[in-house]
Amino acid sequence: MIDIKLIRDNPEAVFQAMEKRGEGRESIDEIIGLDNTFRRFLQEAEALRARRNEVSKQISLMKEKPADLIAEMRQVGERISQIEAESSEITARLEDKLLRLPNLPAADVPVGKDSQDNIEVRSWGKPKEFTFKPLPHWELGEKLGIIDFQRGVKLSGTRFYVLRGQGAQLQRALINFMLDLHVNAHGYTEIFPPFMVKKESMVGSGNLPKFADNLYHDIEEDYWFVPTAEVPLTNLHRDEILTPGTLPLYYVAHTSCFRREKMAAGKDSRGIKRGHQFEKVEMYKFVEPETSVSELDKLTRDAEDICQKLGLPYHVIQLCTGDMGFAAVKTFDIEIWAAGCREWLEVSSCSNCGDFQARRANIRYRPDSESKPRLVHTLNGSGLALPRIMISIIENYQQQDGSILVPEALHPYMNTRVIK
RNA sequence: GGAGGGGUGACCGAGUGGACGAUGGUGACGGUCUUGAAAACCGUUUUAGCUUCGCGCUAACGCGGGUUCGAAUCCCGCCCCCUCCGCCA
Repeated sequence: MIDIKLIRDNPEAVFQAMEKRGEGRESIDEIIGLDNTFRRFLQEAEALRARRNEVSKQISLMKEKPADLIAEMRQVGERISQIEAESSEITARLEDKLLRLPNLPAADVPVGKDSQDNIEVRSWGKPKEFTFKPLPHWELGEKLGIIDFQRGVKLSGTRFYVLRGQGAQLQRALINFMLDLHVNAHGYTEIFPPFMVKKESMVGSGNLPKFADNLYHDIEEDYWFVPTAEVPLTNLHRDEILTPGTLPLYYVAHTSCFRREKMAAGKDSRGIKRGHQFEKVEMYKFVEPETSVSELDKLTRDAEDICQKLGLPYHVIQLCTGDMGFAAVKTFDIEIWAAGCREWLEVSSCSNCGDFQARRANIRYRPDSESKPRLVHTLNGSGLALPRIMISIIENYQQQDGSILVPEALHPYMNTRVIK
């Protein structure tokens, strides 16, 4: 959520930032209008309440309760409830508009319309040359009996698959490898959060109210299934004031992620690239505002470290204003090479969200014991998404006989050096 | 799911219709004392909104509604925690 004061005091700057994202002016104009109305109501109600408080105090001191004063206050009370009813409707609309407004991009984010305008910032490794035609993972996976698409569909329908034997083990090895690296080498604290959360948590992270159509929702109990561990991690400190010395906080969590992917029906349907349920290791940081720029760089490097240790060629892309996520100030994507399907796959998206989530989730800290609470900055990044690293490993490490070499970094985590 | 008990400031805990943003204690911070520290004593210590920016006004005692001139206090609904019972990996 953007600071309403910023919109109030500097609507033009906000509008220009929104325009870079391809957002219209109407919602901002509407917000300003609602805010003005709300404040008029508020001031009237507060003046009336002040009057009522004062008179009530006087009445309490009198032995004889004067009927005329009480009658007047009864009217004042009625007027107050009238205003409250009207202004609560205004507030709800204002709140909804604010919650649906995306974050302001940082000044140094390249302006652009869509992924065409993203910029490559660096790359590592070279796609491997093969002496034979490398196969896509769906063919290899089926041949090796490590991915079962048909039974996935039987169990749950389209976009579901079953990992079997060394396929399942490979995924588990990767999860452990990544968690260990982030915990032991990068200084993160491991968290195992709930996969179902309440509505407030989804609002805090920015997934609700705007993106309900990509979420699974249990109506009976009103539980929402997390589309990423970013949701529970953001809300770990919701409604808290962190005491001096606690920042920065680095968290890492492995969760299943659930996404309806409704708008992408038919897209990427081959293989395990885009399922309704997938595993992901997520890094998350709560930091002081002054440090979030450099923390984003460190976060991205932590994700890259995984790719390097697994020997997977990648490049780092800076997203342009039009392609960035809702909550982000600035985002770097990491794309790894998949030799079989011959494409660069997005395995990580590392974002600085500034105070956007902190304001929604009311996450503050005190720099020292005397100072006022300030909003923290939050950052998130995949470290990494499992299906796509699996794809890249399967396809890049395949051999002519259809077997797959296990990357050296995973040797301590697997009981075999070759999947066959 | 059923029965009973409870939710008050960073924490503990008082408060059952009016002067209560809320007694007291702990903690934290500042001071006195001390070579220094502890102890003792004194003082300070919520968050947010509006704003004529004046610490002026308003709001917040789990959440939401109601009664009342006035609600932490009374009434209704919901949520959460504890105990017992039931069910269950």
